Amino acid sequence: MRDGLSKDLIERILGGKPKYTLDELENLFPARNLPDGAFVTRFAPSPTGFMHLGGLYGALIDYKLAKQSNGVFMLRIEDTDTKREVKDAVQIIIDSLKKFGLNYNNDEKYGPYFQSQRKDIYHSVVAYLLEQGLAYPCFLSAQDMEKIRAEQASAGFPTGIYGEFARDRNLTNDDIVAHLDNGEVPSIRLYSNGNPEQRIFCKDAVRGSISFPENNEDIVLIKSNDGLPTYHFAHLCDDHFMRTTHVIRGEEWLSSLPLHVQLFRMMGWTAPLYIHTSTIDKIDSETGKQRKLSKRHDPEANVAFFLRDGWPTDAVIDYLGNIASSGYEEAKNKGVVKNFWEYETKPKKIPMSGALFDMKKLEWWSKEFIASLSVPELVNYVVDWVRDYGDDVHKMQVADVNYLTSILAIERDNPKRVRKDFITWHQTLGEIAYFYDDLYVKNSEYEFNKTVLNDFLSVYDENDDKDTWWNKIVEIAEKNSLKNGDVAMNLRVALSGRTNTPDLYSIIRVMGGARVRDRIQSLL
RNA sequence: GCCCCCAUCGUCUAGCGGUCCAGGACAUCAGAUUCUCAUUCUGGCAACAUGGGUUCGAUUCCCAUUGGGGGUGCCA
Repeated sequence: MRDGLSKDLIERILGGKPKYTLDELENLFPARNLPDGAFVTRFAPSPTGFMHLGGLYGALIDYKLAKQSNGVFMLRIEDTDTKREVKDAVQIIIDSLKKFGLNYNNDEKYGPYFQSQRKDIYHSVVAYLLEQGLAYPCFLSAQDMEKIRAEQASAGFPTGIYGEFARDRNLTNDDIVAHLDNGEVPSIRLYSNGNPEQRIFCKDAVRGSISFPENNEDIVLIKSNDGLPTYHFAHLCDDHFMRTTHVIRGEEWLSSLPLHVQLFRMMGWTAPLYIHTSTIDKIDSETGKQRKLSKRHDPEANVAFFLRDGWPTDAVIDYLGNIASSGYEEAKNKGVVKNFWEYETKPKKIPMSGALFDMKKLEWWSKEFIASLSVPELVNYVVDWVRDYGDDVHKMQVADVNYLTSILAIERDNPKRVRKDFITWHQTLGEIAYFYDDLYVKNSEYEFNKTVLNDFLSVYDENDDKDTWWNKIVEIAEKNSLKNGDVAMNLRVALSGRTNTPDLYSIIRVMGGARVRDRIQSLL
């Protein structure tokens, strides 16, 4: 602690009178009136133009914990880094959350929800700190800090602005005025009273109690270039005044936990409970080592990828949800819950080690989900996807909804034996492409038995029921001394161009007499 | 360098001192069913990182080592 600054000086430093006193802020953002045990959570992304899968994972936990406790889930935009801001980024975040059904509830009373619009709040709090001598204006330039860092590095000291290296922590009022008169704009730093020789004990809801050396760095609270807060200071003010009860964030924040706890203690505020989630990783193909999914190298790191490729959002939720609460999968398989929302997520059970992203497992969730759909539901999903992401070919495929419906209905009548060859909406359309004349490609490698094809054509009646039809196949086989399967295969390849398809009879029925005849005829 | 977190089958995990020669799921491999494929069914392979403790007894507790991840910014 140092001498506090006068109100006048603070006003000059901050470029204006603080709008609120601490008491006024407390009254402005009163405790929330929520049932016992309700979680108030928030998803707080930076608008970088990219929604990371890890971000979606965190948001899912936020939403789930709030929902299952009848609490509140908020979306707060952390746009304090004006340099990194990307246009449309906020919209991407909002759209993504919406697509995945993670609906936030931003009560205006606790807003605004853009950090860039909360300057009055941050400045009011920092004014208090300045007055108490818990913070001070710092006029260190980038070059100054560069120099300090270099010296520390060569001397083997930890880098940073702390203790004796914090040049401006004991500036007199006259010094400050002189700098100000000189046109310099200071950043506001914390006057840290931490002693790294001592340990601070922090609680993480997943890991339990963790101890760190106390923080002694005079970290920046308010940046000089734009007067906006750093993450740490914004977190302190926002999560206090938004009355957040649980902060769910990536484990990259674990190291700053002691700082955050120090900040809350300094203000005399109770800190929220922290849940640090592990990263979602993959094995780097070049180094062979495990690493976080990367925005630059891994398309699957981007939530937009799953939307574009038409992965069922419910499957992605199931996959991610099962990572967050591993008992879910078994509960669902045993039928004790119908979906992830019915399964209770326990904060303590959220895993703390990084999980490898498993595309195969996601595929499995996806197949299971699609198999559980009724035909009309399936058709709707496909049509909706085409509307948002489909190209001209896809649009052509869904133009005749009746035809599409009859195709997708194949081998779906027995709920116990539904085909599971659909994974994504995009892939589904690819899978059934041969039903469309424009997309059907003749199989040039297969050696057709033209006698068989001719024989079939001569007895084919599109109104035959399955038994009648099959008997004809058997007869053709006998006549040509072939196996039944050989005859079926000739027809299969002729009609679809492929050697493996769903039930042949169903295909023939769906394609209809004219198309069947045409395709076979064209091969003779 | 310093600080912090983590460590069970190939993968995600169950396990919270004896119930474990470790259970489930995905993947994989066999076999059965089927006109092909997909389904479905049956079965198989497969793990407690290592070394010390503590204990009558360690996958479970403690320590060390190793390995992996993160932090060390006026980015979040």
